[in-house]
Amino acid sequence: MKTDSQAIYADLKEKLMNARFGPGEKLKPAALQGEYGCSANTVRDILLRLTKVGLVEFEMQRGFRAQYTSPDKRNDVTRFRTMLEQEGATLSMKLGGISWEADLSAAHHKLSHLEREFERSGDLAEQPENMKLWTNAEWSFHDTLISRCGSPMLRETYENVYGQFRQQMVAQERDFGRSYFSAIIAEHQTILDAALSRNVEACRQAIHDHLKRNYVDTKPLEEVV
Amino acid sequence: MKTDSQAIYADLKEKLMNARFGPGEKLKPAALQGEYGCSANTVRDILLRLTKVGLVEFEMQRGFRAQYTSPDKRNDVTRFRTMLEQEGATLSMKLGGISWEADLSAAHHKLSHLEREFERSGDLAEQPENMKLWTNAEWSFHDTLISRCGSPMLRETYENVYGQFRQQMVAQERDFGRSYFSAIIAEHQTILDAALSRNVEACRQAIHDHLKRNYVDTKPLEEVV
DNA sequence: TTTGTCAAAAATTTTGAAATTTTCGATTTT
DNA sequence: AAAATCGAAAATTTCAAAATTTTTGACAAA
Repeated sequence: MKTDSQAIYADLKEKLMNARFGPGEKLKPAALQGEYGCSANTVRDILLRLTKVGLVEFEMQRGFRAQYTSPDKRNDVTRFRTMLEQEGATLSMKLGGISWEADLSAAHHKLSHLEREFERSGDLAEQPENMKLWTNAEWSFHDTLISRCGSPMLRETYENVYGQFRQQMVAQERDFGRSYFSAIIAEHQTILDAALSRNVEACRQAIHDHLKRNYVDTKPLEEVV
Repeated sequence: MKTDSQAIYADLKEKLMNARFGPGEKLKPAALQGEYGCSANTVRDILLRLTKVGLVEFEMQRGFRAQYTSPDKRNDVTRFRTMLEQEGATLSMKLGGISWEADLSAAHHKLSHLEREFERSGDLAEQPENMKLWTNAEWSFHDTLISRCGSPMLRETYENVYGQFRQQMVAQERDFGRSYFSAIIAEHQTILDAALSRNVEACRQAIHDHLKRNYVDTKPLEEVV
């Protein structure tokens, strides 16, 4: 397999996000080297870069690991994602214009189309190719939601956290059956409606409700305090 | 100069945060190699790691640069820092107990002691050694403020953003004279009082007021919208 | 059984050089 | 003059091996 480092980066990132490496699994450059037909140092270089987006853990003198998983970690990542998405969406609602509404509607349209198909026949979601379509559409919708926040740093951080969120949740091997899609169709719709009507509080609530299923062993922070 | 990579990392980080490299300045492993008596690849490795904390920019096939600066960038970093600190402080006020109050009081005590000395005789702040003391005390106060937020990710992100904030602002070469310290003494006090009295809105406002001098060419977002 | 030691094995980091890509300036073309 | 071309120089990436550090497992001591 002959590939340049961009492709190796993309491939490793994809595998990380889809839990093709177990949580906390050691990532040894020397071992991955063969897989990609490059030197161990090239792999090291790439893993160092994946560290920046939070998918890989690095510790001096003891190498790399796929991000570990735990209930606390999952709670943390969903709580932080919720916070960033709420802030980003709130700012977008204040700053975004017609073009934002158009972009968001378009992203939602694509997403809900897919989700309704998956709801109709659960088998479709079995195919990795279809899941990848949904995955992209879901990302696109949430990214568009915060796209007019006016803060590149918030947006970039959100992107990284979204990736880590997916990494954590895919590792959980949840059931993506028909009922899952029924639920999230409604949730995405609620977020869209609140956003388009510029109802800040409703939108924050809808984002929270969309993500709250991912809290484990405890309640979301806002309910705890 | 013979040092291990930990020391090189620390030294480069310190230089970056104190604007010893100009904004956007190219960081060439081959050039820095001599400075540290190690190979160019070791420097590359370290720069890749500094990328994770946002002090260094990396672009494929075109190397590393110290983070660039611009009014937009400075606005973004202070806006994002404000947001994270407000959230972190709010959560700490809800979750933190007596030990948090004690830690925060202690951190503030050290900080205000230094600041009053600097206020009394402006010359003290000229010495780099003294500024480093203040720098550490300031960080400690703000970190303690959010320390009970219950979210490791929020805290780690805040740490990175705080570092970038410092990098941006030090590059501005602002005047750290007596009047500067007079102003921030009051601001830190206001934050402390609001935090200890668990007055969420007052604390958010105090954090905002503390950072608002750093907005340039535009008003802080909350005032724009 | 537990703890400690120590050498072998495995893994990580560092190196110096080769391969590749980008940058820069001079020259040519439009 | 402006834009395109081309080759040399500079910078970046990749490599394979050497140096260093950590981990492992066997054996000894408490």
